[in-house]
This record gives sequence, C-alpha cells and structure tokens, in this order.
Amino acid sequence: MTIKEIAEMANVSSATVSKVLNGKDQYISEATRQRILEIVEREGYIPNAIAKSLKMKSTKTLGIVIPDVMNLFFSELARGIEDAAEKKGYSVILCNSDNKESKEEKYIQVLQEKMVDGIILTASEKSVSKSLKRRNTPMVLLDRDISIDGKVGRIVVDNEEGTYNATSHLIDKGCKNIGFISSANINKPSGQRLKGYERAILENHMSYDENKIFLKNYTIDTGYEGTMTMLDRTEIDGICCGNDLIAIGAIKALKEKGIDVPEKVKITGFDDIQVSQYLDPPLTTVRQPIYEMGEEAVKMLISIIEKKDVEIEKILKTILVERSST
Amino acid sequence: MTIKEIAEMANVSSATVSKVLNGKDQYISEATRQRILEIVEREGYIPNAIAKSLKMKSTKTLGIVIPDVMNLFFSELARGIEDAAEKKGYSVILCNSDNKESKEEKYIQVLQEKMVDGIILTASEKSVSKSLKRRNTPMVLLDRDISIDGKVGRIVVDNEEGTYNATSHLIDKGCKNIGFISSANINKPSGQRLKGYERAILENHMSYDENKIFLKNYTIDTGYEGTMTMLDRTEIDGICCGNDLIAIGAIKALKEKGIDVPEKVKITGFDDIQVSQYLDPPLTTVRQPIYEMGEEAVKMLISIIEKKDVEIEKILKTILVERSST
DNA sequence: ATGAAAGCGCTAACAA
DNA sequence: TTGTTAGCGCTTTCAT
Repeated sequence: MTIKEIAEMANVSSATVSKVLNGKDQYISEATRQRILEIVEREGYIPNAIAKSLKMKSTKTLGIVIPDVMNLFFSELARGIEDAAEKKGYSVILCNSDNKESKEEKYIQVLQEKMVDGIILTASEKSVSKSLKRRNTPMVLLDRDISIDGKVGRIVVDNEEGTYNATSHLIDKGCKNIGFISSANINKPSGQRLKGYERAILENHMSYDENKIFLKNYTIDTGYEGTMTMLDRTEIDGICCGNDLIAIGAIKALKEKGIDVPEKVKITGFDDIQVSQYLDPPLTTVRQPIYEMGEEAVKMLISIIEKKDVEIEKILKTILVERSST
Repeated sequence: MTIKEIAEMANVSSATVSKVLNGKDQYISEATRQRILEIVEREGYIPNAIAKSLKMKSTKTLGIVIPDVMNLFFSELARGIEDAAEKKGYSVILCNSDNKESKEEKYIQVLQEKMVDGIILTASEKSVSKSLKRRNTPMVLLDRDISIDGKVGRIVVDNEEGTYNATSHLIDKGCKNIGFISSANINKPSGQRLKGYERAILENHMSYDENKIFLKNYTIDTGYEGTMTMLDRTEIDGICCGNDLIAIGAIKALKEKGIDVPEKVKITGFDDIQVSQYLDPPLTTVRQPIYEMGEEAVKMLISIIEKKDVEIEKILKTILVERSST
C-alpha cells in the first residue's frame, strides 16, 4: 500500500495525499481531506518512512553506542535516552561495543550508513574522531572525559562533588577520622573522587593523613584489604569509599572485626548499584543521575541536529542517597 | 558523497561502482575495480543505506519491543538479541513499552513505518494481531504464552521443568519434607511451576501435602509469611520457591527462627536475579536462559524473514544454578 | 566489460 | 484547490 494507491482510490494526486498526511492541508478542501483520511484509515495505510527519509534527509532515528546494556549503569542510560528520544519523535538503534575500539568504529559506521540523525556514545577518542572524518554526524559523548576537536557534545558527572558531599555527610554525622578507599586509576573520575574527599577534609580543618588513604582497585577485595590495613594503622570512625563494591568489602571487614556499622564506623559508597539497598546495613551512597544523563544527552543532541546554539558541555550533579550505613 | 560522485571521479557509471561495492564484479576489469576501490577509500565514501533499503525493500534492521531495558531480565534479552542480530548483519531498534498496550501499538506502528524487516516483542495479543492486520511484518513473541493466528514465532521457557529440577535437587540432597511457596497467579508460567513441583514429589513417592503449599505473590513478604505458616503447621526440611524474592523472604523467616540454611532447611529460588549470588547463603536457583532466548529469537525471526521453513515455537530449558542454600 | 534508464515511495516547487 | 514533475541515492535489467 503506497501513497499513490491511496491517491487513486481517492481520485486525487499523490501530492494531495502527501499534503493531508503531513498536515500541510491549508489549501485542501475539507471534503477531499475527509475522503483521503477515511481511505487511509480503512485501508490501514502505513507510510513508508524510508522513502520519506531519503527525500527529507532525516531519519528521525538516533544511534547509541554503549559498552553493554546488561550493565545496570548503561541500561538505565539507555532507558533515559529512549524515553527522551521517543518524546521528541525519534527512535533509537542500540549498539553494544564491549568497550572495543573495533566494535565502536564498526557500529558508528553502520549508524552513519543508516543515516541516523545523531549518535550518543561512550567511546574512545580515536573511534569518534575517525568516524567524524568520514561524515560529520552530530554526536554527544557520555561519561567520557575526552575532548574532541569540533562540535561533539559532552555530558559528564561531577565526581568531585560526589565524594565531597559524601565526606561532608560523614563529618555532619560526627565522624572525626575519615578514611578514603578507592581505585588507584589515574583517570579523571578517580582523581576527582579523591579530590572531593580531600577538599571536604581540608575545608573542615581535619588532618589529611596518608594512613587513612588506600588506593587500589574498584573491587570488594580492595575494600576489605583497605579497611583491614587502616584498622591496623590508625583510628577511624568513617570511610568514604570510591564505589559500592569497595564499601561492601569494607563492611565485610568491619563485621569480621566485630565493629558495628554505623555505630562505630560509618560508610559511604559511590554508584548506588542495585544490591546496595539490600546490604546489611543498607548503604548510604552517591548516586549518579544516570537516567537524567540520558535525557540531557538527547536534548543536547537534538539541539545540535537542529543547529540550535547550545552549550556543548553539561556537568550533572550527583545525588546523596542516605540509608543506614551512616 | 554519493555513488554518482564516486563514479564521475573514476570515469565510470554509477552502475559500475554499485557493482564493485556489492561484490557483483565478475565482469568488471580488475583495473577499474581497483581504481574505484581506491577512490572510495580515499574519499571516505559511506554508502547510503536508506536509499539502498528503499530499492531493496529490506532495511537490515530489527525492532524489539520490551517492557523495560532497566529490568535485568530484559536487558540480558536485549543483549542476546543485539549480539545475534549484529552477527547476521542486522541493527536493532529498541522500544520500551512499560507493558502498556497503547505504547506497544504505537511502537510497532513506528517500526512498521521504518520498514524493519522483523520485530521481536513481549506484548499483548491485542497489540500484535492489530498491527499484523495493517502489515504482515515477521514477528517473534517472547516470554508470552499466547498464540496468534498466523505465522508469529514464539520462544518460551520450560517453567515446569525448572521447578521439577529444583525439587528433584532438594530430594537428591536428602530433603524428605519439601514445601512450595509461589504466586497464586493463574497464568501459564505460575501453573507450570507448581506442576513441576508436584510432579517431582509424586514421582518420588513423597506425600503431596496441602500444608506444604503456600501460594500468594511473587514477593519477599509471601516468602516470609509462607515459611512462617508452614513452620507452624508442619515439619519441613526444604522449600522450593516460585522465585528468588520469595526465597529471600523464606531465608529471612528461617533466620529469625534460628533455623540454619542449608543445614536444617534447604532453599531453592527461581530466576537468578542479580542479588541472589550475594545473599547469605548464596541462593541455589533456577535460571532462565535469557541471553539464549534472545539469540534464538533472532535466529527464528531471520528464518521467517528469509521465508525458510522453521519450527514456529521453541521451548528452552532452564538451568539449575547450585550455590550454598541447598 | 560498461552504461542507460527505470523505479523504489515520498515531498515540494511550481504550474494550472 | 489540486496536479505535474523532478529528484532523493541506490540497484538491476538490458543494451551495447
């Protein structure tokens, strides 16, 4: 069923049908308008968006390239993106890259071939700039602290503010000796998390003590090891953890030592992974506004697509989720 | 950059370029072939898949309509689908319906407009048959026990076998008095889970005792309440739970009563939700082959698209994940 | 071994 | 108020 067949049934030209279908019907008589609409309804006509896209040079679809939808962070992101896109009349093509450059590049190329109007992605600088060279597809980069020359949007989260708030919260709750356990990664987010802790300590005139800092991996083991080490070396009544897994390890160590959480030592995490609310005790943690990141990415991307003037970088605030571990 | 421009640069016709780009170059001289390929490479030419789709009447893209990617079950499904689709050269458009018929219908319509080659979906019978009336898009239905007239594929999981295996496992582990706590839903999966338990009990010549069966909701509360009730009424040394949440409630009740799991009472769940491995004790549970469901759905869908003769229903086996609660 | 031309289904400028 | 027509970028048949 095509527009042409509808036109024949209604004894009009396909141009006329196209006009009423697209609301450009100021000059169409009400009679023909009704007649066409009825036939369209009766025949269950479905417009061919591919033909329309070819003509209009716009597919009303966006691509998203993320490492893995099975990762809770990215599934929430995907949902935020899809919801926002749908509201604006866009569909989204999903691509899982597993953080592999080869897959990123391949997917971006496919998306470009499919003429998506824009791409939201978490990818390496190399993949992005490479594909930008081929075709200047509007893009918004998520959760990656790299800057691409040219007009690629960026959405990032204020990691420093996150640990700053968590540490401040521990101080508010009466902690005097606060440790920090996190990853030794040298990348931006990890550095910012340490910085946020430092800033809170310093601003509150507390001692910044090397013995209270343990940096290794974003794992349960690191949390356990770090806590045990600190307990050996110094007095602590609060630990700001670089992520929730570390917090889980810390709680485990504390339990083994018979130290009550939060009575004796208070704990904060970072990320708010799904299990955090089921822990014993439920974990106070810093949550990234993931869903909102998705929404903002879509807003920014569509603005770029529509060539509106937009701020090309957006920094989102974290949210402190208070539960029973503090 | 279009095929026509490439053609001009190479001093050939666009037909020739098209041929070498699509490997239909048996009759193209090696010289021109090379020349064209070089120019394509040098100019970073990206084929326009939209134009190709219009001509070929195939978009090489699939649609998926699921309630919510943020739900772990569906994110794994989505991943399975996307991986399998990618391997076969298809992209996938993601749609979240929140189980609302209105959204399902709207999304299916959009997918049909975008001329997807097929749709994998978890949706109501009404939405499906309605959209099938408009256009006969190949579809595969997931995790829904409804049958549509016509050629809609179905992938389902053998729920009965799941609880049968779980209960048998409890028996193997020496349980003599096994309870069953589940949902009172009258839908297929719930009924099948009860049936699997019954069958295992009966086949092993154990008494089928109403006091050992508690049916209410798929919630932690039901698990707790059911366990407490059973404990009051009868002796039990094993509980087969209809899902993991119920198992969590059961373990909670047992702990409160000072009854050791798995020493005194062994527990099995169903679903293997993410927290299950972190529980104390880690939960033995029945896992649905979710990722595989996605893969199978894609295989079946593509077979339908290619008009191959295929079995239109596939029943997948569950997997018993043994951990420390049994 | 290569090219001309038609046509996929739609929109829009222009004509009537 | 409606229709004619060209063209979006591609593939493919048929001719050369």
